[in-house]
Amino acid sequence: MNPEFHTYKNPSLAVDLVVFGYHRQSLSVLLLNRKDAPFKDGWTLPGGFLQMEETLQQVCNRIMRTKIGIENLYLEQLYSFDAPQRDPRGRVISIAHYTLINPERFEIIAGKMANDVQWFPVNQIPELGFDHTEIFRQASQRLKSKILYHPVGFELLDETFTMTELQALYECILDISIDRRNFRRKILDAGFILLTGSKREGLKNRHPDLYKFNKDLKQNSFQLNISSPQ
Amino acid sequence: MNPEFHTYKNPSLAVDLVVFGYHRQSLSVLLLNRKDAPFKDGWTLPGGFLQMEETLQQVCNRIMRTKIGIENLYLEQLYSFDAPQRDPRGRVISIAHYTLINPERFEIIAGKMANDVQWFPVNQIPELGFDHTEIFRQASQRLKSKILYHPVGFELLDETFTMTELQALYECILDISIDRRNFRRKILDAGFILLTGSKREGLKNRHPDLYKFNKDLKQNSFQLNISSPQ
DNA sequence: GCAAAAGTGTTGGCCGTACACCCATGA
DNA sequence: TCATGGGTGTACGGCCAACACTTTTGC
Repeated sequence: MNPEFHTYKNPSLAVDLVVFGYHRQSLSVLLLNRKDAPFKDGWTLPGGFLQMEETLQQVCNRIMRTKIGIENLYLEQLYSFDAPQRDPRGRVISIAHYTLINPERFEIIAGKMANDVQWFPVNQIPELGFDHTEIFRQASQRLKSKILYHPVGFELLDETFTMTELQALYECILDISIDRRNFRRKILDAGFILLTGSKREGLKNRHPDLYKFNKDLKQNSFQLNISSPQ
Repeated sequence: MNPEFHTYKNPSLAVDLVVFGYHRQSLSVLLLNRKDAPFKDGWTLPGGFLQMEETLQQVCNRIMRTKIGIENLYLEQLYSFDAPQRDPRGRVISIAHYTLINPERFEIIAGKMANDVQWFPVNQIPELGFDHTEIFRQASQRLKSKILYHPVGFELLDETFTMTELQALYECILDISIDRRNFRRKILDAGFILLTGSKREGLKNRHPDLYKFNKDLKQNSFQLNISSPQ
């Protein structure tokens, strides 16, 4: 082994997670209430330190498993945050990621952690510890641009969904309103959803078509050109 | 300090740099010929380990200063590479960055390093050590998308430049050909370059206008919609 | 005057926005 | 049959790709 190797101390390596959940037409983020200093009793993003043999993906899954009880998520690396004073305990570099989950598919652990973990709507995020407010801000921005060229809804919606439900997701993430008829055309042109043939029953009005994501899609990228009316 | 803190060994943290240079209408990348194992006598991206008190930007500047003799660059964080076996010497996580320089503004160090550092045109990159081929590939991709919404040319061209020179840069980075007249209109509409009033002299044909980048630009983002003819 | 490159203008087609109309359902 | 939301179609306008013409320079 190279003699230069591992002879000086390294900064610690951590991962912080922005966990987006979509539920009842509202986009939320999972926050952790800290029981220890620093930022005791304050809210932060869930996170953890990287062990020697772990990959980044494995750390993310471990954090989700132990703190929230789920794993195997859609995961995207966001950015590395390296300000020397970002953690008052010492030098920690954090490689932030974000994930998308459908809260209805999982029960957020109801045990000892129940009071420590909470969903916050993205427009009601409290002041966060460390530099996590900035991390959250960047994750929101990334998600907004990602949804325009990648079928993000896969992870956030149920197996089947109506066009209106899909539109509500886009309006929520992009924080704009979209013309119903133009949205339909653009999404269908993009080609990543398919008609299932069945319809959603039990509504007051006309039963809308149910769609599903096209999992066999070759080209997983497109260019949506979505804009607000007026 | 938290007792949990720093009690386990951390992976090493490194930075690898994709240094893009534009010279004589050709886009190149700076590669390093390794004198030591692993990959002795092979080509790799310049890189280095993060010291305890350094920021990522400082590491990048240190690498550039010691290996190439310049610093204070346009710098953008690319991605973190974490495959456990990516470095045969041990566990190293690399936070890759890319930079843009105008080779004419600097003299690449001519001293002891002269034989170790070399420009390679982007379409003639040899097999690289570690996972650097993948890092290079991602950097190229990022640059291609970045140039469509950010005035990248700042760093790669001279203080003043002609419209044709700017177009050649775009054609080179995007690897397409662009209609001369449509390119002019789009770039001018984007609003990030200004007429200097002077013209480039000494050419065989009509002397073209010289432009400069608008450094006082408030809105530093736009949306270029550049496409190949036919 | 000629060749070559640079500056300026024009047009036709396509796409995206805006908007209208009918359909299905529950009460 | 009425209210409400869902499915489908259309037309106008703006923008962009394609292309033509003039201007300037060296020889």
